[in-house]
Amino acid sequence: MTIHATQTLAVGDSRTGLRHTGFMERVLTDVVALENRDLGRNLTHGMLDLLGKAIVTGQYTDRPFPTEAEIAVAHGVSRSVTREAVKMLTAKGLVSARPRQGTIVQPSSSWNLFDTDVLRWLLDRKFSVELLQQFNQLRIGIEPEAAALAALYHTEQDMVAIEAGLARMAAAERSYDDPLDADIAFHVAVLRASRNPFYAQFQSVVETALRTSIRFTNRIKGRSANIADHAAVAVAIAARDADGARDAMRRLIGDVLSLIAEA
Amino acid sequence: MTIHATQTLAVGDSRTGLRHTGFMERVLTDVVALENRDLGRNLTHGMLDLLGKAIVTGQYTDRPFPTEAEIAVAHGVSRSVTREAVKMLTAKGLVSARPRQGTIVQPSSSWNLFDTDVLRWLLDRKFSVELLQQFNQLRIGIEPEAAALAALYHTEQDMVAIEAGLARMAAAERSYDDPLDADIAFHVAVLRASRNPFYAQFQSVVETALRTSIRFTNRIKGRSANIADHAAVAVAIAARDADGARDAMRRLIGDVLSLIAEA
DNA sequence: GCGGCAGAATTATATGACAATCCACGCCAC
DNA sequence: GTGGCGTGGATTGTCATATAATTCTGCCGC
Repeated sequence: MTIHATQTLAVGDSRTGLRHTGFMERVLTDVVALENRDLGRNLTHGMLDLLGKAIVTGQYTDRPFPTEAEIAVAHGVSRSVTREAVKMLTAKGLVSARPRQGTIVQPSSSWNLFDTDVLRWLLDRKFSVELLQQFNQLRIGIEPEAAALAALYHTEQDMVAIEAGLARMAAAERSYDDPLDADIAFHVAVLRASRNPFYAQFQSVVETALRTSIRFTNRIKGRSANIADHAAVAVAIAARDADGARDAMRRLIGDVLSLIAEA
Repeated sequence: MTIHATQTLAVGDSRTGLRHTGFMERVLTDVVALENRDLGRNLTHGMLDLLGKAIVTGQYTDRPFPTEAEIAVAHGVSRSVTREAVKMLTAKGLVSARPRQGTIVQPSSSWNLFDTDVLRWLLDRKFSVELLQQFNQLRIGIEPEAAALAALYHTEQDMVAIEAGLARMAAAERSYDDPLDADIAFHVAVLRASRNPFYAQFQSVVETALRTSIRFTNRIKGRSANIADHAAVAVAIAARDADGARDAMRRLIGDVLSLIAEA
């Protein structure tokens, strides 16, 4: 990895030959390029991550977004890489670009919040209890209804997956499995069992919400009653009792929400 | 517009000078380039639209996705344009690319269904009653809960917007406004009044769902009872009655769903 | 003042070169 | 024959440069 970046730059220098870059400047450029490299599987994804995080953390709210040329020289990458990264940001709704006007950050209302990258940037860098609450307010809309649909439309394999998630939670109780992963497995299984692609789409959202919320709720609540609540959801789904499944799931997430409200 | 495309191509030909392109071939290339131009504000967006539609309609399920070079020559655009379009498709989850392996279409489970472009491609080209049903199953998860949150957290301006939507529906009843636009305005106002960015995100989804569902439900139902139902939602929100708002909205969308079920 | 025109800044597009990656096939040793 | 090794080729990744298109800014003429 380190070899690649320095090689590329070295080749660039030797080919042009006349560039007036000082030693320190080149070293610094190398460092930045290497950092980018670590952030993704290639330079473009590295830039995407870098710029995406910068945008969601509001670094360009009081300052114009840099031009392609500026980004390219600032991070020691070519304009192609820069452009492709910006195009991906455009596809996710974070920015829009027009000639002469430059690239401008869009209001957060037009960001695609259900994009896993955007969600990750938001959570990694701009976490707040308010955001966690909004997350779980969304879950209380989605998951109970998904459970109701799951009760109506689940297949045998779906039911197996749900039971498996439940079993993992029980195992975790006795320290044989990771409680968080088990919890996630259960909720994801229910979403998939709804047999509705739009609900299935929330897998990543729920996973992110759970992984984040654990930072706050893991040691507060006695988790013993929780498995019973989860089991109630599974039982209702198995019995094809849509209303029962909805209510049970609603209770589950309602508990989380009131826990957050206390904080 | 037409001038631009031919000019660009003409310049390309005159510069290389030696290209062995026949007359018909060049004409065809022109035509394709022009078609792309029409599909978006520039060539890249044209390609994005073209490829996106092709993917969601399953044109590459039994056939490998073409390479960058193939796409470029097939549509008479440069590799830059092709690459940027593919990068945008990557950002939306439709494809993934790796050296030597090529670009491969991802399973639809990893597509970002809440991306407005993806949604549009899906609806424009692959419409079905099943999809419409899944859409409204999603709405029955989202909108009642959004109404409940709106009851709790709405501001004065939110309430004004909701009332305005209702007024437009009443006006539409007497043919003074467009019924569909009025309906959309109401539902969007409720979503925004939830004061939760995740619910606000569904504006585009709801708008799309409504605009599409109208093709099926517009002449079937007597719309007279509908305004009363919508008003019930508004009243409950104004009274800060969360449960009432949720139930009223649930009834509203439940009606649509049972209408679809009959078809 | 105002309307249009010229210049400049920025993105959009094209082109060509080379690097990185990784698969497939063939060769060689045993 | 078979297994491992290596190498060639195909494809995306990156860089560099040139030119077109777009549109804002400011100047100039009236």
